[in-house]
Amino acid sequence: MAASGKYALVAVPAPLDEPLTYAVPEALRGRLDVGMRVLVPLGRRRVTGVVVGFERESPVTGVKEVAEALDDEALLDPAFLKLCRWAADYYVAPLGEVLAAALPPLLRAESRLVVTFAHEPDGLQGTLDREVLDAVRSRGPLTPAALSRRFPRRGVKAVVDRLAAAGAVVLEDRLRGHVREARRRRQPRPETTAGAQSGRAPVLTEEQQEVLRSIDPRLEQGGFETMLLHGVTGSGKTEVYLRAMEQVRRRGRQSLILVPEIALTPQLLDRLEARFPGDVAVLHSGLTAAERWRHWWRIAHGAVKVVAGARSAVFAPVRELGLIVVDEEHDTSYKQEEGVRYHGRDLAVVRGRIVGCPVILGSATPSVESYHNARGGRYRMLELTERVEARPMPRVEIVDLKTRPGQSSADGLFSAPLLSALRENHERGRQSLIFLNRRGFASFLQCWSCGFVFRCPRCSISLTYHLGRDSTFCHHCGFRQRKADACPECGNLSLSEVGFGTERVEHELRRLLPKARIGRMDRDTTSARGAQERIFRAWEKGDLDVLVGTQMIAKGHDVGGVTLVGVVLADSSLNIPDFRAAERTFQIISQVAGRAGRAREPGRVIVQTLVPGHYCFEPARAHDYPTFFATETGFRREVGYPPFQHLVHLRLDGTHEDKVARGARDLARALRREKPKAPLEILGPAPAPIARLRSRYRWQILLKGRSRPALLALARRAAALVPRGRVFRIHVDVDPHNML
DNA sequence: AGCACGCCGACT
DNA sequence: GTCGGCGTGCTC
Repeated sequence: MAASGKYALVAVPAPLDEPLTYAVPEALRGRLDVGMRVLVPLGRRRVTGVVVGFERESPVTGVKEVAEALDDEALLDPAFLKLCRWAADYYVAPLGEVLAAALPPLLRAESRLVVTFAHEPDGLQGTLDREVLDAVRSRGPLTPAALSRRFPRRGVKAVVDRLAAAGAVVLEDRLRGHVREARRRRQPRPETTAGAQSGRAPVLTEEQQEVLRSIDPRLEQGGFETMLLHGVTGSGKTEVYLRAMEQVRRRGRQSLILVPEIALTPQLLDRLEARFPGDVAVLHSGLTAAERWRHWWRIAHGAVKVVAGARSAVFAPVRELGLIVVDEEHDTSYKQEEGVRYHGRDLAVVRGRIVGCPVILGSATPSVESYHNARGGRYRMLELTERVEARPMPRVEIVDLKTRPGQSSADGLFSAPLLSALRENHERGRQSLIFLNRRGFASFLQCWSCGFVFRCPRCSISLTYHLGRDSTFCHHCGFRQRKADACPECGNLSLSEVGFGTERVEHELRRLLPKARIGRMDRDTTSARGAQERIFRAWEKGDLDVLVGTQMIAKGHDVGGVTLVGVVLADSSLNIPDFRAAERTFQIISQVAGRAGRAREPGRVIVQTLVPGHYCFEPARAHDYPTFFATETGFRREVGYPPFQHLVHLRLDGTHEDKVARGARDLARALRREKPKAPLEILGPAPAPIARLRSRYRWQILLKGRSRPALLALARRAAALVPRGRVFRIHVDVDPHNML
């Protein structure tokens, strides 16, 4: 199988536009293949690269040699590399960076410089030389950075140079990381129990059966096709996925199911394991490096039939893909917001096309883009309009906070209808969910006297007050500051707590419903390992009457079956300066409302807002996605936003505000001089809505147009125009989802 | 990304 | 006078 050539093209994990050329040493001639990992020298280090091709002649002089082959046969198949190449091209990122994002860290060997003891020198000047040498001898190889930490401000670098010159130590680069493939052991295939013994499968509704019948030929024959499964909350979409995956397994093929990070709960994994005993692998960020590595190999060796994971699992090394499922395809967590800014759902569709397998996108509230594609015939539309077991849809009420101050709670958090519904539900011994998509106690602290607001020293953001920790926090960079007793500007002692979050809601509920057992589920209460699970178990056992939370309660564990859901303030997501704000609000309301209803009881949902007339509310109330879609696309078409036109967001950031601003202006001017092959708009430059983040100033330019090729060409031009490593950097975000 | 080389403020 | 701070540039 091994192809060969005198020179190998190797993609390395560095932001280089092209793979680098390495000479293939005699010993490896004929043993390398495209898709194999190799250890190659890069600068003073050695790194893991992936062979992406071969050359007869070297295009450059002075190439180095491949140091080692890390695999016996190609680890990455051609389809996998094709997906990575596509992503590199589309997202304007170097191939090596995409590979770095696609491979688990332990498959990436890297070397570091270390200082190693060599031999005792004849004579040593100075006590510091002695101390450093002793440290290296007794504690083994140390990195220069570690030595500097041990001997702060004492010129360790010069000492090491002196010791090296005397031959007492050597500086060498030392490998770390689990680099070698354990020999390709055919793991014994786990006993797969036949259907009867697998987890109990529920009886399908008529609609579910119909959907499954309609996709049956596609699953049997294979071949690429994207299907959008639009099913109302509680309509049993997951059961459809599971049946489809079972069918794919019967054909001897593997399935990949992507879910939002937040939904990768033990609950979900248990359900998969029950249906595919011994045949499930999981990839997610919560795994230790070793666990992730183990799962990766099981997948690569075809030892599992089902792979579940969050966004990055779209790169799972599945060999015989028969189906890709993207659950909650509209979820924002599919968009990677750092490094290569890829979209997991979009790459899933691309992967389906490359390997020739069907892709099912599922959601109760599809993204505008996907629904548009389904309407336009590019995806096949599949619909589930009724809940399982003939459960009724929840009754949703929109409450105007402006005109209902009446007998609401004194603080104004709860309107009279929500408050009385909460009390009544509690008296009936029923559980309630209270949703607010904002953490903390108060949005910010402000001086009563001079108006001073506590802000993050590193970001242009006010600090959120957390009562439980008696501190204010920056929700963007994590900065923490103990709550001040007085205004630092005028010394005034009274600070007002402006705005509110889940912590405050919990606090008020304890006052308003003193007998109720109240829990809270947000990032603050679930940061400890297992904490989220504990809260969920307490809720499930009925040890909690009211659960307050952020989107975790809407998207994470299935905290369903409640008879009352309250949305404290829908406006919090509506007022974000982003063209998707209405879409996100509609989605989150629908989703949290979907938690309501048990058995024959419809469940009641109360949504509080200051702008009840906003077009997202009536469709949310009526469970009418098509109407929301029609209104939303009307606006999008008018202003030329996706899905009608495409966007590329260019952000420049740097530590000097003036230089970033000038760089952005220069770039915009240069881009306007370009002659694109199709009409494009160049908007900006302008300071980013969050003008400073982690002490870096941010400016942005937005590219807009109908032609993707022209848009991408201009984006590539922009990336090339801003030299790397200057006083500012450029980040290219194709199909941006967050332009703050 | 890491790492090295090279030119300016606080210390021995 | 050094030390090491990080701004700048390169990696086959």
